[in-house]
Amino acid sequence: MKDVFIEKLKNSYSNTFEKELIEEIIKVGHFEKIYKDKLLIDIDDDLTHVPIIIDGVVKIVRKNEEGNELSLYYLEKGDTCSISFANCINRRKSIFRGTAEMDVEAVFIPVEYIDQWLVKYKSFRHFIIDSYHFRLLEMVDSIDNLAFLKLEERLLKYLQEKIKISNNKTIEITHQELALDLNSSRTVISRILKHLENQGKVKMQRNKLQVI
DNA sequence: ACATTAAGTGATT
DNA sequence: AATCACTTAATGT
Repeated sequence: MKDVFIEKLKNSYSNTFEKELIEEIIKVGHFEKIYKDKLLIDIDDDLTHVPIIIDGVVKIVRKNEEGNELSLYYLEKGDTCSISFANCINRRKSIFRGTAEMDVEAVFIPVEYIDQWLVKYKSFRHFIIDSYHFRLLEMVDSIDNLAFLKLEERLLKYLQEKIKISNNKTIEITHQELALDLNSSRTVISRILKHLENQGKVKMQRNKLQVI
């Protein structure tokens, strides 16, 4: 099992990381498979490890006191939760929730290595800074969407994003779940979907959606 | 056949 | 665009 992980890690990261760094990752990281819908990290959790994603997709969600949710972005192969790095260095708690959108394979690095790797490995520094940059861009994109797009457009974007990461035009989701992710209400989502269906942009079945 | 859950609708704010 | 109150339809047992 672990050998398969190591193979995949090498395949995905040998261009990004130095050989020695990969060796260190294999030595100190624990490899884990997280099944769909399982929680990786919750808001206020202590960050003891930093995940490096080898396969699968993680959904990052923000939640407020009233339990309102908003999905922010996805992490895929080659990504890491760069936000968690700052948290590691100054020992803060997580500000996001991450769940497995689909089965995820990841290596978890104990935080104590992060600091020294940043100093020791150029590739690691670049990886982190790149990742930060990318995440920032995605956040700005999220803010733009929130501020400037109507719910109908946001919903469409959400669906497109979703089919992109899953490579499947059919999405298994209820109107209720969509409403949660977009911080809206079920009835409104139902109406908008009806509208999109009339325009021929989607097709609806119970618990399922087909994007055209 | 019945209960449960998802989705649709009209009125109101 | 949200909420309420209610209906209708699909699904599991």
